[in-house]
Amino acid sequence: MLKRGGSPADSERSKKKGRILTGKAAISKPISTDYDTDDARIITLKEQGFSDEYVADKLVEENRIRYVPKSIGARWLRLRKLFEQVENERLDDELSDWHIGEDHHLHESVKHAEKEFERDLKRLEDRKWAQIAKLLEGRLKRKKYSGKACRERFAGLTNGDALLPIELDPDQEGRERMREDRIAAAKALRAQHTTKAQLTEIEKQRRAKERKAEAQEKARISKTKERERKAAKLAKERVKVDRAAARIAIREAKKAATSQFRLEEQWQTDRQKAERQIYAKLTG
DNA sequence: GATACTCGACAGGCCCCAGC
DNA sequence: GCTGGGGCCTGTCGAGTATC
Repeated sequence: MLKRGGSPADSERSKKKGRILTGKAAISKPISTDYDTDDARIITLKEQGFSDEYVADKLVEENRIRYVPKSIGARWLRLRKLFEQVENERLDDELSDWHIGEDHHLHESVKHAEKEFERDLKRLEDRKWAQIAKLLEGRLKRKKYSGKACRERFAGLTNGDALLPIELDPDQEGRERMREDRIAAAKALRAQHTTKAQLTEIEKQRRAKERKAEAQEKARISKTKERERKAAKLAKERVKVDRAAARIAIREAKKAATSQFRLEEQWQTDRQKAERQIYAKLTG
């Protein structure tokens, strides 16, 4: 798979307005496996994953052919197709032997391709009948039948079970009833589809509401937890502060007690000293 | 939403061939 | 030999689609 984008940022075109008209004017050149150096340069750059624009600029820069980017893309596409064709021819010529396990891959590839083919075919069929309805509209000078109606009518005509044109049917009442039944059935089917679509929409809205409620609940729980975490942290910090204050108070109390004790001790010493002096005076 | 790619349509050039 | 018509190939463009 080729890389997308190439190097648009490196493109001269992306840096300037318009391109410098150097290089050689583009000429009609056949696509061939025996390509020239200009094509060789395109192949090299595209295989490296550069964008068409970058390749176009590069060719001009190298004084080669002055292609517009889209021509580079188209030319690269045609070259690839030619190479693929040549490669397939070579493989067919060689008719190489199949190996163990490859049949399984072949079956898987066939299954995958058939699935895609069926899808494309259905799309193509729808387009075909839409175009038929349009052509019929042109012939009848007014729009009367859808692509689906055209398809069903044609199938009926092919199988031989199509109803007679209404003007030729002898049972006009029966046809009228059939018409009414058909309209009623189509209405009922459309109503059924509408109901189904409405139910799907209701279910979608219900799920969206549910998801929103879940998200809100999650947000609420998350907020509560966050608040709790913050409160716990605050409490922890408060305890820490209180403990520190208590420690300081104890330290201060101890300090005060020690100071008081020393004062008292000093007072006792001074008193004993004074008493001894008085006693000495009295006794001589 | 931007960018790149793919596809179909169209114009122009070239070649072939029949008719003169 | 010249001319006109038809077919094929190429480059370009616009629109749609895929991919990032």
